[in-house]
Amino acid sequence: MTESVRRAVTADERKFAQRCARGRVVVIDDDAEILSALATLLDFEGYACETYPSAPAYLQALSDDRPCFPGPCCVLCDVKMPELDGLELQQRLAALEHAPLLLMSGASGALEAVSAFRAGALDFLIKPIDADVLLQAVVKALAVSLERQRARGRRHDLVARMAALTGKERAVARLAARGRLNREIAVELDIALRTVKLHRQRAMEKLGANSVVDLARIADEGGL
Amino acid sequence: MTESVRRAVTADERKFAQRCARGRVVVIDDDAEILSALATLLDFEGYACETYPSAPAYLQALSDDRPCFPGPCCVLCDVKMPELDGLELQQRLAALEHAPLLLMSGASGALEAVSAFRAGALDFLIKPIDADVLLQAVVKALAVSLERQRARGRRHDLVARMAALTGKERAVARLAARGRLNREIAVELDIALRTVKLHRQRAMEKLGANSVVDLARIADEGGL
DNA sequence: AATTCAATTGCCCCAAGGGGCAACACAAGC
DNA sequence: GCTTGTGTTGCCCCTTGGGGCAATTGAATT
Repeated sequence: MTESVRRAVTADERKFAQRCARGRVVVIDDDAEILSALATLLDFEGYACETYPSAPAYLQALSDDRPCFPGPCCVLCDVKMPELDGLELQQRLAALEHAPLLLMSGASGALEAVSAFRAGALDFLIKPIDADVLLQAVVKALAVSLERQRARGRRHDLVARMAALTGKERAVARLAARGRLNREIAVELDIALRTVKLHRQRAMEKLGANSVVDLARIADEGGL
Repeated sequence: MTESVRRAVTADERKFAQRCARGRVVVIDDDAEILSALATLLDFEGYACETYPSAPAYLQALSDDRPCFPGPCCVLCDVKMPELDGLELQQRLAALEHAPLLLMSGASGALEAVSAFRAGALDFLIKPIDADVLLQAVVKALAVSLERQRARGRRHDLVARMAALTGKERAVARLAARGRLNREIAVELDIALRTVKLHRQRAMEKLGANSVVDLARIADEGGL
């Protein structure tokens, strides 16, 4: 019996974990039918799907829903909506370094599509939307999202570690990462050779670098 | 008099150099009027402009014109043309890692624009084309071209230098660039420590690296 | 077979990096 | 004033990297 309970729980958990890993798609459209149709499709395909009837509703949810979704995420949004235009939403989201955006529109002209791409939309889907085209776009968008999240995570981590450095340590690490010799660093910063070694050692361990090469990579990625 | 001759020559040269530095724009359109109008505008703005009445004509010129243009370059091409479609040209050029492409079209639907962007076009201009929009797109395209050329140049250079390495030298350089100590490398490759030092030294000078850090960067960029 | 050339290796020396230990200076707090 | 803690420095030792010199080996050439 414990067995069956455990099974039920793990099955649920697994399903949830799978959806998280696959990613979340936020769908925004003022047409309820389309909204539910897209939700059904995406849900069936194993994505964690969230729907909103308008852009403001999503922005509202954004400020509340602080428990951040663990996994890649993209937004699929209709262009023509009464309250807030898809292109306007795009601008607001871009300001937040937000998830990649897919726009969709029925029977629209080239201008809308061009505007969307220029503003950084990942794709522009023309209604009626073909399921394969949609899913392909979602896959790509989530891949981009994942990559961005990873990059941001790495960068965040590095910045945090760099913040633990004192000024001198950072200066020494910077020069060391540029390939300068300890003696050169000592002259340049006008401190004793032994001090350079100390700061260098401290910086290396604070940054988690095992070799000069590691230090160089960290300095590169962390912006010195 | 020598003075005046020299002045005349340098003025010409300077003009040519300026155009090269600004970049070249290849314009392709089957409408002769549009072609000349665009050429006039671009020429006036200081770009080195080249025009072709059809995509095949440009492809033909591509195979002949081997004296490669020294500077950034982009292609501005009409979508609707009798012989070879702009989108088809796009595919062919993409296969050649060619210059960035700007497509233009009159009164076309969203589908064309979307296809263009999906296939990697940098922008899509809708006729009638606004001069400012066009010039802005050209500036961006040439900037992209310049960046690509630089990256390609660096990579080419590095690949050439890497090609000068012997097998062992490359292996040693690879491990050294990963931060391994000489002794570890010796064990891993089953050679004497002194030999590792030799190969390392040779590799460093062949690659033009002054320090381990340089070596690491070169290995990173040159795909090691 | 003799020679030549490149690759590999050992031996040795020097410079640079890593780091322990102790002294010194200086500011903050008792 | 004294203590404490932090930052800096000098001294010394060991390891590692850099490199000159010569011997060895093995293959290619004459």
